[in-house]
Amino acid sequence: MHGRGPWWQERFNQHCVRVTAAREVVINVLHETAEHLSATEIYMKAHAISPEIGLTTIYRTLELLEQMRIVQKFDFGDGQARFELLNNPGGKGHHHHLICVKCKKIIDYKDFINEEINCLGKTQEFLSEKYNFQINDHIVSFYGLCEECRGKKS
Amino acid sequence: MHGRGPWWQERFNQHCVRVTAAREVVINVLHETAEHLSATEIYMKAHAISPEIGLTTIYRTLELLEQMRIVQKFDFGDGQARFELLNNPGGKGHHHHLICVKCKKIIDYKDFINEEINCLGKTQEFLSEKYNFQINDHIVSFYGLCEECRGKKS
DNA sequence: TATAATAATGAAAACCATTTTCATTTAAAG
DNA sequence: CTTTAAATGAAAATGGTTTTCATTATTATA
Ligand SMILES: [Mn+2]
Ligand SMILES: [Mn+2]
Ligand SMILES: [Zn+2]
Ligand SMILES: [Zn+2]
Repeated sequence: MHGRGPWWQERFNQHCVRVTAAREVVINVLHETAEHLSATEIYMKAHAISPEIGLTTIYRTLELLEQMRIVQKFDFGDGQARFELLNNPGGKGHHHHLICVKCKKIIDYKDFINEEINCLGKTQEFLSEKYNFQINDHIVSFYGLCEECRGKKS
Repeated sequence: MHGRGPWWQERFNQHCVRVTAAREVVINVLHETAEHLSATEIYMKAHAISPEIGLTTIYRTLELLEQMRIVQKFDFGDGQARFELLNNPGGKGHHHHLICVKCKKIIDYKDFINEEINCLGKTQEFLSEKYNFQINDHIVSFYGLCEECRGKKS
C-alpha cells in the first residue's frame, strides 16, 4: 500500500535489527505451514532451503521475532516451544486453541472469537489500569481429550 | 459434610491411587502457599518437612495430581513448570493470570471472571460438540510488562 | 575506497529441568 | 504369613535450550 518491503519490514526498522537471509527463511517457513512448528522442525525446513543455517540461529531468530511481536511462542505441553506467525496478512488471523493433553493434537478455532475478544478486551483494559501493566498479548486454550484418545484406557 | 477424609480423598479412591506421606506433604505444601511453585521449590519445602522425600517423587506426584485434576500445571515462560491447587476448598478459586514477560511476575485476577467463564462456557460447549472433545480445563493468560519492567531500557 | 566498529552467525560445549532406570521398600490382597 | 503390585530414592540419561567463542558479514566513518 504505502511503504516498501514486506509486512514485517517496518518492525525490523523500529527495532534496529538487520534483515538477514536466515531471518527471512524462518519467516518464510512459518508462512508456508499451517502447523505449529517447534524450533527443530523450523530448523529442518530451513536447512532444506539453506543448509548453512544453524540451529542456534533458529533459536536466536525466534526469540528476536517474538520480541518484535512477529511470532508468538506457545507451550502446548509436549516439552518443546512451538511458534506461529502473529497478525501476518493472509495468515490465520487471531485465534485460540483446543489441545488434546494426550496426543497433543492442536486445533485452531475462531468460533465465537469476536465475543471472546470483546470480553477479554474489557478485562484487559481493566487489568492494565488496575495493575499498571502494558498488556500486549493474551492466550486462551482449552485442554481435553480428543475423540481417539478418549477411547484408550491408559 | 458427608464422606470422611480430606477433599481429595475421593479422587485418590477413584483413581485407585494410594495416599502416601509424600503425596500428602506435596498437597499440604501447595495448600500453604499463595505462590506458583516450581517442582524444585515444592521439593525444598517438602524436604524441610520430610527430608527423606526425593525430587523424583515430587515430579511423579505432581504428574499424578495433575492427572487426577487436583493440581493444575502452568508454563509462565521462565523455563520451568509451575503448579497450583485446583478447586481446593478455601483456596483461591478459579482465576486467570496476568504475567510480566520480563520479570515473570504473576498476578492472579478474578475481575470480570464470571463474564469470562460465561463466555468461555459457551465456546467450550460448542467446541466439544464440533470437534468431539472432552474438554476438562482452560487457561486464560494476559502477557505484558509490569510497571517496573516498563521503565527499563533493554 | 579503506578502515573501524558493530551485529550476526555456526559449531561445540554447557546448562538444567525433567525423565528413565533399577534396586529397594512399602502396602494391599489372599 | 506369603504373594503381588505400587511407590520410592539415588544415580544416570535425556533432550530442549542457552552460552561461549572465534569468524564472518554489515554498517558507519574517515
Ligand atoms: Mn494456532
Ligand atoms: Mn494462579
Ligand atoms: Zn488426542
Ligand atoms: Zn516485570
